[in-house]
Amino acid sequence: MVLIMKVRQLTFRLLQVYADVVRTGSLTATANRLHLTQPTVSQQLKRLREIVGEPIVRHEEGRLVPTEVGQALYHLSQDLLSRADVFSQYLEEYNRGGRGHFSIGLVNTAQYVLPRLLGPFSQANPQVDVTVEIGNRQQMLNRFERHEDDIYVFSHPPIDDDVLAAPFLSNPLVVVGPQHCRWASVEGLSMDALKEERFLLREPGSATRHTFDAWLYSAGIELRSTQQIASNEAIRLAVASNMGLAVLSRHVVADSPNGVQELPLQGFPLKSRWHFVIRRQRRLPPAAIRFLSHVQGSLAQAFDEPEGEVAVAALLRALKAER
Amino acid sequence: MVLIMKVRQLTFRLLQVYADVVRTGSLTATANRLHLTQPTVSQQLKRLREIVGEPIVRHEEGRLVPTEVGQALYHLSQDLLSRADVFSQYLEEYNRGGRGHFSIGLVNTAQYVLPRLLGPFSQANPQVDVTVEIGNRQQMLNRFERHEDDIYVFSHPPIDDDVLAAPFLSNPLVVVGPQHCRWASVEGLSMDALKEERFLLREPGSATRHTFDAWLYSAGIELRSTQQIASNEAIRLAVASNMGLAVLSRHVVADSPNGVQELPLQGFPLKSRWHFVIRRQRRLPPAAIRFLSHVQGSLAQAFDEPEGEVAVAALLRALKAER
DNA sequence: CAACACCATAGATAATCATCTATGACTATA
DNA sequence: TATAGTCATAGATGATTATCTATGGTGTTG
Repeated sequence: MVLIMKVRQLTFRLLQVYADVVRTGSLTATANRLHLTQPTVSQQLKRLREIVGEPIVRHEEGRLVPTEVGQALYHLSQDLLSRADVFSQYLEEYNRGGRGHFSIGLVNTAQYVLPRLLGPFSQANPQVDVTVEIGNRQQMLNRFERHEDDIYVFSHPPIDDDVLAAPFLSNPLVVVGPQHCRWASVEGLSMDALKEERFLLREPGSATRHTFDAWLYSAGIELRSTQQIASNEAIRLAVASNMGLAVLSRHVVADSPNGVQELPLQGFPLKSRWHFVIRRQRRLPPAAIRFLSHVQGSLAQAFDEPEGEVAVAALLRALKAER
Repeated sequence: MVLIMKVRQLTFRLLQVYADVVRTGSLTATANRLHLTQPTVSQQLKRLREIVGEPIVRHEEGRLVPTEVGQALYHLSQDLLSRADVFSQYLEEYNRGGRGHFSIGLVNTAQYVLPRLLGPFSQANPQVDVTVEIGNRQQMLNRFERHEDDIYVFSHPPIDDDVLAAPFLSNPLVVVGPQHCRWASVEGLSMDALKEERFLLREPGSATRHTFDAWLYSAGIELRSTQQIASNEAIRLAVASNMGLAVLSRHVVADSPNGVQELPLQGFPLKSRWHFVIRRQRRLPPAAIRFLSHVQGSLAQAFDEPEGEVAVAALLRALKAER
């Protein structure tokens, strides 16, 4: 029975050395090039020969030339080494964040603004693919609990020792009414005046609802009539159809204002900010880091949010320190 | 600066183990499958991780799943391992002689008959390629001196301690004349009768010439008129054109007898045999061995040369003993 | 044929590897 | 919340590797 090659003992080092020997045709030359001594190379060659189980070089006019098997082995070496090299380059690229994948979990409302950050990033980093998960606050909290995503965007970060949060973008909540709403032109409009209106609200799990509720509570106001609708978009359409007023992120309205308008209510817009939320303990893919850097760079110019830029910078520093 | 993978430390063994871990999703399972203990596998994985410089697996619902980098590494492993495997198969095939290369050096006359051996062999072993070198005796002797070929075919093997020779096929030398030659029908035709004829002869380096000269010498005959022509084919044509008689291998005539015929000269055909000639010390490629085996198998049936078969068998035995 | 270049082998050594057993930590499920 | 299963780590050991220096053999070339 013929012995087959002892693949398990094969190392890339041996192949490297061998490939060089074939190229130079000389052990001594290879020894010099690889900063080894000649006997070392000689021995490596011998070992490789034993692994293969067949002579791989022979002497010919003072040079070492590969035998037929040696030729095949040389090709194999080239092939394997270059493949390993490609992988190595991939690794490097991955580490630079120019390649790879990360996932980001968005609270519903944030989906109106995040594309403006993700778009240019993807443009600049076509090899990175991003998974965007979208859900209401509660759904995102669940994902967060289960460590499902690399980055989250919340307006109210969950409280947790493990959490790093950076408020990067303001998210003003405004009251909106239909296009020709009579309240639109009232000076010094106050909530008292609107108490009798019907309010179309997001479900209790949502951040927008939460913020508004808190404000109502602190202002000691109770609404007469409310209706719950789970989607910002549906709410906007309902408002446009005169079904009531609503509190929405200004971004939702700004995005496509057809049929609704912001009302100049005193005390509004409610201030609120989106936060990048990351678990301290989680090791972020380099691509995610790169995304955050990208965001940091564009916040001041494209979004006029210098504070956001500072916060994201701090977040990045914290991440760097964490590892 | 990002560290690149430490390729030189990479082993195929590590890749094997890793690939299995990815497949099973469990260290313990892999340990059992590969007849190792679980800590061993654990450590291998750790080492691989260090070589790559990046986490390659993570726990997920009690299973081990590759990280993104791990995925890429897994693909790499598969790829590299399967390539090594292909090479291993090649090796096996090479060792069986079903693949590879060998060269055979033929004395001119032998080219008329060797195709009948090589043809079926190549048919049966399409992956083997054979280099056939052809020359007259002297040229072949030179090649032999320089160890240029794996197998030689001579009618008179060079004398050398290093030589193994097996007479495998008879090579009868006959006298031929033109188609309607008056000698063709003479009973008991003797050389004496032909002394006055012009003989067309191969050059002195050739085996045919050598044999004929020796015969003439031992018979005490000297030819009146001779002419030297270097090619068997040219001689055959010259004979057909009534330029004289000639001594040729019967195979040359049998091959395409147009215009010439064998003369029934007493003492002819001269007996002579082709020999496979091999240097003891040379390590033959398995394909060459396989060729010899093939020849051995076909000599008895296709050529009615049982003695040749025996001789080749002995040659093969000697070669096997030699290594 | 003397000198030189080149390769092979021997002998030595520190490092690393491949393994094992034993044990501790974590996790999912009964 | 026990229990079983799974992974990680520690510690030990023999085998193998990667290297070196020194030396001897072989073949090439003035």
